[in-house]
Amino acid sequence: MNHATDADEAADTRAPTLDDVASRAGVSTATVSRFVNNPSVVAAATAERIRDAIAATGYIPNLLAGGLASSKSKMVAVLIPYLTDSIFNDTIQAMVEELSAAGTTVMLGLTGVSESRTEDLIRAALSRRVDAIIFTGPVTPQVEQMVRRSPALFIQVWDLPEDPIGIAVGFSHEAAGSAVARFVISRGYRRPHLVTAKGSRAQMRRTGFVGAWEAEGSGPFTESSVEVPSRFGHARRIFAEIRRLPEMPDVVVCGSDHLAQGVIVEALAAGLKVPEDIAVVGFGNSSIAGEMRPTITSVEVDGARIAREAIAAIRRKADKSTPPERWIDVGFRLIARESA
Amino acid sequence: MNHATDADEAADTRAPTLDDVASRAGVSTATVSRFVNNPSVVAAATAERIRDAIAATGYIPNLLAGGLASSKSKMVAVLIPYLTDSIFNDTIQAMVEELSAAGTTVMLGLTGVSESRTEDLIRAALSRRVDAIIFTGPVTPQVEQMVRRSPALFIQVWDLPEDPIGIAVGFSHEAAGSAVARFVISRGYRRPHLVTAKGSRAQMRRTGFVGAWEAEGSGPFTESSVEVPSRFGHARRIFAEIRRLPEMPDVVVCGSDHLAQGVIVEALAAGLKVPEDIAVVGFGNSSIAGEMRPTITSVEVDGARIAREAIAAIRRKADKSTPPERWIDVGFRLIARESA
DNA sequence: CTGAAAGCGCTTACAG
DNA sequence: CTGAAAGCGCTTACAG
Repeated sequence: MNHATDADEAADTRAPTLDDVASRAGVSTATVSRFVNNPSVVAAATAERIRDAIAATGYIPNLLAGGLASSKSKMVAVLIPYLTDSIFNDTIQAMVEELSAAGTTVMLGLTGVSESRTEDLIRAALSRRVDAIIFTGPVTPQVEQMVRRSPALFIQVWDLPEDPIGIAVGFSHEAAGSAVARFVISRGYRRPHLVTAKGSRAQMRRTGFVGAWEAEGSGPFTESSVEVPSRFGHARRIFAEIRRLPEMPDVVVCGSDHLAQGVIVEALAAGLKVPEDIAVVGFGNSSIAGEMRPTITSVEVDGARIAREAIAAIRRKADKSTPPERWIDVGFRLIARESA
Repeated sequence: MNHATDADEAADTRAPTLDDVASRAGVSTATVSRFVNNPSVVAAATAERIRDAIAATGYIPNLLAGGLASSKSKMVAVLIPYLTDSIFNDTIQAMVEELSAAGTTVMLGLTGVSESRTEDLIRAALSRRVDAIIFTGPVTPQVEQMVRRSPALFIQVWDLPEDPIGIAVGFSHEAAGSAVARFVISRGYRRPHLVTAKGSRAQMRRTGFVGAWEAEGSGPFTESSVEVPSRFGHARRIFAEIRRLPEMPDVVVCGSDHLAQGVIVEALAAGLKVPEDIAVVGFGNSSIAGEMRPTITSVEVDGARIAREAIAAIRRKADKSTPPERWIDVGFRLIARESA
């Protein structure tokens, strides 16, 4: 327990409250509260006195009390599966930065792949009366029920589910998969090998890829699957599987840039040239995609835009203005680089 | 705004409170509160009735109110510079998981390298009356003052500063640097090239390295520096600098595994063999270190242990039991692999 | 532009 | 083991 050793006020140990500021400034607590939340509504001279009193006391508002009284917590929960090796990393980074800049506190929850952990985190978020929950996983009936009963805005990001509980900000994974297939075809590759993670979205991209591939009547393809989170290190096994194939693929389509990076490293270690002997496509356009040698062809998703749209939706809801649309499609962009 | 469409109770829109549960269970709110916070103190029969009432109403405690009344928020702030490409990633992952498992909510703040952002985040944390702040950056006088006046436990992790404000859980970066130097010497390398990030801890490791290196009278070395956060992509420039050196180094000592990975990729792309032509040492032992080809010699820091020690300190403080020691040294371990 | 006062939903001595 | 009641520190109609 730290004590205020250099308090220039009465040497009490408890934190200064609105009351302390109010009496020091010679105004009511209501006025101080107004000043703190919306400085422009108090007279300039009053504001001046309050500002001084706050500085003198070192007052820091108690948002537990404020949230209880106003039933606005100014807190948003961000729930993602993992922090490490995650394809969401850039999106989450942008999300947390933008939320903080907007004066919102971020509660971070790591769901892993466990449904019970997800439910605990949702419950914790609702206990804090968060203004919104930003969610990236599959929604269980339990979760749906809890969330529907609460006033928190439920924002599913990175994806566009058919029937979002609140709103969804993301893109069509199936369309992204098709786009990759068309790219692969346009470059003249004939024997793709798909590496698909076991998550539902990766499966949707696979569906999109396969649909577009077969629509062109483009012959057979092979595939492997990896556990989530898909990591660099999975590449070793994947590459071994590829080598055992009766016929080598000419392009490996990976579910993440880390995986793509791993496959490239393995291929080079085996003495192959990328893309001449074997091409590689990633997903997510993480920073390494543009920095690897060779640079990695990937699908860019604008994580910062997802973050901004989510935040705009939260704001609109707080303002009680136009109800947000249910789906916000931020699209994606295939970036062709050296690896394919 | 979602409404409870399938409420099996009176169809009011507001969330059920302790009062609702209490009257339904035929007990006082005090008893329900006790049950929620410490089930074992209420009689079994009473507990049963309360449990049913909670289930029937879908009650979720309001921790804003609870925290205000008890002045325990059960929330901990975790403040780190970045989420992406961060050397702390494994530690943070472990930290968040362990805190959540202990029923504590994690407030995440990204400080970047901005002092004003750091101060805003500390202020936000104190506004929420967090039980503890887990911090990884340099402490400004402003931050120190705010923190000293608050009852929150201030935990500096990843490092062992001389005079921690609260407690510190980490290891000696200088000792780690020396250990790397001794390793490099023991392997017979003669011309190291250091790549040091501009952060203070990286500088401490550099100091440790240089001290041990020169103590052995081991000749000259060269060096480069990189911006923080140090990333895979910095390697390209670093490698170009190395190639311009009058004499090639025989080992490159990097400030992070990502950087080491990048240097290896560049070296291989230039037709060099690692470690035969040029060896590489990383730092942090992130998952890629063991998965890269060649696998990367690195310094392991037990992030999960840092997390557990920090959490144990928070618990001890809450229990008002033995005051925690000021420094907890979790050490480090050099892991020799293929790259050096 | 400002104040008096009720109320937000809990916790916790105190008493029994 | 349980209850009545005060109090945590704010916000916000309402009135002026």
